[in-house]
Amino acid sequence: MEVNIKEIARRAGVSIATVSRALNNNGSVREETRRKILQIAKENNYKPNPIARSLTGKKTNTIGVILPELVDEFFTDIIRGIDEEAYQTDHYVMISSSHSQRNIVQTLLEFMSSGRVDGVILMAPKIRKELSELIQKSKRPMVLLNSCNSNNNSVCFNINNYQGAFTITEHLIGHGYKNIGMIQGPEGNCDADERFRGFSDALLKNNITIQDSLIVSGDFTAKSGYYGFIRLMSQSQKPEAIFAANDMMAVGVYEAARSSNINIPQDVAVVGFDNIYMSRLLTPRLTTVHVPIVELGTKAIRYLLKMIKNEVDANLPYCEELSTGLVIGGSCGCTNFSAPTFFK
Amino acid sequence: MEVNIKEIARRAGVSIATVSRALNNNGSVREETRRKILQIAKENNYKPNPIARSLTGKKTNTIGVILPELVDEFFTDIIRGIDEEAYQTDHYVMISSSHSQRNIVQTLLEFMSSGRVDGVILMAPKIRKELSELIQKSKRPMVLLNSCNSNNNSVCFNINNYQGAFTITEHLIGHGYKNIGMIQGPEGNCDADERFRGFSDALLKNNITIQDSLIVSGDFTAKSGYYGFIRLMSQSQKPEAIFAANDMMAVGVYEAARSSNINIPQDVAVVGFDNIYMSRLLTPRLTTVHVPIVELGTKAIRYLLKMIKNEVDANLPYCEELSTGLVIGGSCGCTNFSAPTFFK
DNA sequence: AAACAAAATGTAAACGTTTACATTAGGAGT
DNA sequence: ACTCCTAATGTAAACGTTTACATTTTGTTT
Repeated sequence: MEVNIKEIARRAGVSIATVSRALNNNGSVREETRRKILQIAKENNYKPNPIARSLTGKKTNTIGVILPELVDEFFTDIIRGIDEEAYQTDHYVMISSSHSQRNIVQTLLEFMSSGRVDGVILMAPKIRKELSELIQKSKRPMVLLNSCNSNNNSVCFNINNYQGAFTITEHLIGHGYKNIGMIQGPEGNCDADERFRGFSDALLKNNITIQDSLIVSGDFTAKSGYYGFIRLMSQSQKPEAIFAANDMMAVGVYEAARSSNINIPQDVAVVGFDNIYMSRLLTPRLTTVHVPIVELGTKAIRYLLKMIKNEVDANLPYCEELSTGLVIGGSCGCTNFSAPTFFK
Repeated sequence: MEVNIKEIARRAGVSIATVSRALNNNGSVREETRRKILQIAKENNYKPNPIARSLTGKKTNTIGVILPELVDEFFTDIIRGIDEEAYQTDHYVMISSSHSQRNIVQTLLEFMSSGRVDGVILMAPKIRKELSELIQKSKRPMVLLNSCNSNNNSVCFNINNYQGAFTITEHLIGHGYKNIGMIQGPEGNCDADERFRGFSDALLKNNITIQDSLIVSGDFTAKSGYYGFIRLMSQSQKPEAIFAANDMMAVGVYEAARSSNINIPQDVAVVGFDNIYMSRLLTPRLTTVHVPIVELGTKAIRYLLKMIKNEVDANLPYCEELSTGLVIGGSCGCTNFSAPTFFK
């Protein structure tokens, strides 16, 4: 039989208010009384009902996490970053993702209006008008991930795609490559746009003219990488190096190179972005950009919790970009590279 | 300003009980009254407070999902299967995974005692005594995934690892291989044990003696696959085919083969288990066992919801195994295989 | 002992909903 | 018009906790 606060109070010979005070260390309770109450609570396995607490205190200690999809290690890394921090702070993580039956807007509306969550972490690579308005109207603290919200009233945490793309492109340039091609990510996708911008600016900074014929579009899938490579290498002017805007497309590039008997990096250098697990399985090991996904999740929830606790003003915009790092394999042409070889 | 049920009642000129009845279609409400109430609720964007509902109704419409880790597409597939079904049935998904700061037992205790979830889906590949006792004492409906709980009082959904391993081993035997090696999964891991059992029984059924020297252990990582292969091929008696107990170990096998200048399948055939995304990137394409992970999640939550709604007796044991399918690549020696080639 | 202040505790109500049971309204039959 | 029954509605309490404010107890000072 479950005991409630009334029963604990009866057994301790005090009022329910005193039990509450003792359990919450809130208000004055004589130490002796407090010890007695805690003892009786323990003997009876009593824990305050979190639902009743939520009703009274208007907080659920739950964070809503809205993801655009749930398909690979990127998403498990994000969830993991969030989950571990949630645990440290006695919070719970409610997950929801877009799928064929539901989109982000519906999910956000649901979370925002329902009182089930104290705040939301929203990953939305594309922000359309409707979503932007919702974010504005949000009455609950919200943190955006990887979002180019042109409205500067929001709080967001992003990977510094620009810097990563800039750096890796400069790395290619450092190898002496001049004809550098790029397989872009999906149009309108924030990450993709920033990676292209970093790529472009690195070329400009090094007085290399951007050649449109060396830029093809992709959609972050291996397949688009495969066909992007085929297109690039079918031209009269071929690139000597290719920046694939994510590693999965680089996987496709490797596959296309293999089936075309083109050697990496001897015939064409290839670099990627993301440092997904698979990239370390490619031969030669892919040179890529490492992105701190787990940390992204961790920082997002930390800031969100600060907003929830009014430790920071939820109406103040805040934006932080997590820097990336180069992981040097052999695919760019480096021979003494720093990335650990796969086995031994 | 948020309106509550009292305000809606006031505006509609009825009692709060009538508003509740109208919104819940519970008890008699004149149709005209009902329409009026729904109209006013809509105009005021009123939704019942789910926390208050939970307190009264003793249900949160939330499912707890406890995972042993959060590392790859296996877990996103499970979550996705659960999430999509949860949405269909107006339920929410609370995620928790084991990590360095927390183990499964703590998490289960937390979910079971706190009233935040109506039921739990627990994935635990190894069930130790403490956990087993907890599962027994569970006062809330629980569904196990991929668990060999020798206690038959539970509800579980598993992949039929035995059947998959049996079938794929028979497939190798069908190719004429007699010296068939295996790289096992982690000791005590339910999936791993069943896969070994299927492998063994297929050999026995086909009058092939199991040779201990052809069995090496691994831990489901690519690295253990790599070293397992090295060991197997360093022996005087080498296998002509290898069953890697999961695809990730098969990836390691491919890598080891490549660095040893051993050809797959000409020198040694290789098959895996899982049909992870990576397996389709290997050349030749890996022959493997497809496991319906999304479906596993879907079925688990469906049954759990039935238990929660008392549509099935939560005290009745139930176990279902989802069958697997063969995905034929070229790694076993098949030349006219059915798996789609990677790109055209 | 009396006065005052601070600590400790209790009472009552709040939070927002659902629902058992009481009461009222409406309809049907005589 | 009266009686009876059912539909519709309302009242009060429940759910389990927190907390504002009232009351009591304790400790200190004069």
